[in-house]
Amino acid sequence: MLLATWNVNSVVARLPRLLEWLAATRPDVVCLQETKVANAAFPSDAVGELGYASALHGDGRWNGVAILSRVGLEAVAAGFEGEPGLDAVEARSVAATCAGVRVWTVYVPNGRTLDSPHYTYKLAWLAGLRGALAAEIGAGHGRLVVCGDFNVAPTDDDVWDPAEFVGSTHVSAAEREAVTALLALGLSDVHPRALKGRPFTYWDYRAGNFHKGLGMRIDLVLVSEALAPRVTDAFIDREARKGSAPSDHAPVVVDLATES
DNA sequence: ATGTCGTGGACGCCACGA
Repeated sequence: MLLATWNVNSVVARLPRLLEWLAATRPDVVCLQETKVANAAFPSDAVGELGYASALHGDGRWNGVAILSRVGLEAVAAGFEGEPGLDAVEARSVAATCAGVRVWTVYVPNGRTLDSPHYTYKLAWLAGLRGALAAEIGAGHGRLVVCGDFNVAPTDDDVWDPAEFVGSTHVSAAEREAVTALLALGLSDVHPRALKGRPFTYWDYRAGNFHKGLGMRIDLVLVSEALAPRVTDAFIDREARKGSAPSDHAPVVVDLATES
């Protein structure tokens, strides 16, 4: 199974790039974040023409996640039990079973600044996710993938210059501990290959950061113990960050040997 | 240079979020 995760920063604005990428890469399952559309406005027909069924969880203007699959899409669950909200619960996770693999995709709150209520919300959301995943694992889903935009760089190696991030979100001890707590459920952080430069997945649009290599690895693919030995390849498709009207994130692609 | 995007409201720009 070829599985990908990609924060597209608006599926409507990105549709030409998404369709081109799907046709070229042909992943079996694609997890999208920041779709920024209500379910009724999602381009289900366009991806359907390429053979993908869609599991959608959209809000409208902000957030929004989706799973596209051409190998089946069952037991779809939008959000999770006990999910925290800020003013309201937002569209930040969707799960589905695709060819025997339980796939969760998440768009973790950004947090903004360490003194913001959005930061407290981010930590609460990650704690809530941990509880929901613990329940899922307890229910016996051996083959589990949790992927998406975590808005956390797990280590100092995951940012271009740790000194630039002192006092910022995405690198704080509490955020990193929240990710470590997810890994403690028996999940492994798959480290994708960089096709060039360092293995980052996100580069700010501003200041030519992509071309300067000033990125971060905040898009993660976590796999359960049953799947970890089955990862045969993983890479970041930086080509998708180049060219005309790209997202500010690149897709992470993971090849899983799930046939047996 | 905080140098860019995307969305949507009421526009031909601004506010907001990332």
